[in-house]
Amino acid sequence: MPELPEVETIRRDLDKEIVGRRVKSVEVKGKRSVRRHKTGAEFRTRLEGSRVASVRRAGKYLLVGLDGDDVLVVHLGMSGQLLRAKSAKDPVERHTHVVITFTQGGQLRFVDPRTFGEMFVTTADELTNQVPELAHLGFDPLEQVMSWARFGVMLAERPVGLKTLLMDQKFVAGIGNIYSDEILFGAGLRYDRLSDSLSAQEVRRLYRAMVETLTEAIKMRGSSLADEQYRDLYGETGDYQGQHQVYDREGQPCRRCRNPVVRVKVNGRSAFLCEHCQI
DNA sequence: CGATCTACCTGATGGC
DNA sequence: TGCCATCAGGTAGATC
Repeated sequence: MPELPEVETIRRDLDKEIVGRRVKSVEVKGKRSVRRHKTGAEFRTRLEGSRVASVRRAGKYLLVGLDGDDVLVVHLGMSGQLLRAKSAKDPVERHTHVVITFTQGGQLRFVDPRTFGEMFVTTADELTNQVPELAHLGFDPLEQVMSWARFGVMLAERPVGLKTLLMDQKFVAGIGNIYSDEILFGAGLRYDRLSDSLSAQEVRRLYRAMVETLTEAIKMRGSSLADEQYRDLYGETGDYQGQHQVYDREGQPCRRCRNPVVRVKVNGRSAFLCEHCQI
């Protein structure tokens, strides 16, 4: 579910809501969501008593810095939500796997029906050296600004379809199925254009579309599709889905040329495009 | 080594 | 109604 704009929206809200708070108690229901730990109790004791010092993002990962050297890593997978509860009495949603209660009151709850998401505690040092998914993350498209020339060189290093490359977390961190389609529409490029085939102008368009699409999506607090599985920290849906140009718009007229949006399979997943506007 | 596939889960939806 | 197939924001690990 959540890609960079959704994760960044949650990060900004967490920054306001939990920095400075101390963990009073942790409840783990089943251990699948904390599967990197031997037991739920190990996860719990590692967190209890810690104070939240910072909330950062790396690609689609949330990194909650704790006092001392520990970091709570959260990945939401396809269906994960982090929800703030003002009180322990607030009704508990189905599929709530972890509840973190703070000393000043209030809770942070991890809800995840499909259980592809996870939470684990590690040290800052292990994060960059022992956790390969994080160690191998590509550049951050918003925080790591680069020249078009450099971006063009990186694109040309590996000739592969543009959608595949945009979704490769080792190349660029944070882009998934929704935003890769929206970025490619914004750039006027097809999903299957080989990354080493772009003109200088096309490289510029792709870079600009990547930054602008993600920036706009964050401004509108991310995308919630029909099932509303993405919700922010306060349980609210995002607003960017109304701006989607192609994603989940099969058969509907392209907002630019009125030709119908087409759906195709790429690497076993759906991709949406306008065959007239994207070449 | 890289590219491709499959598995991991629950739930919603649509065809019959 | 119900039953079955298909699909869903992601990624790790197996297999070529």
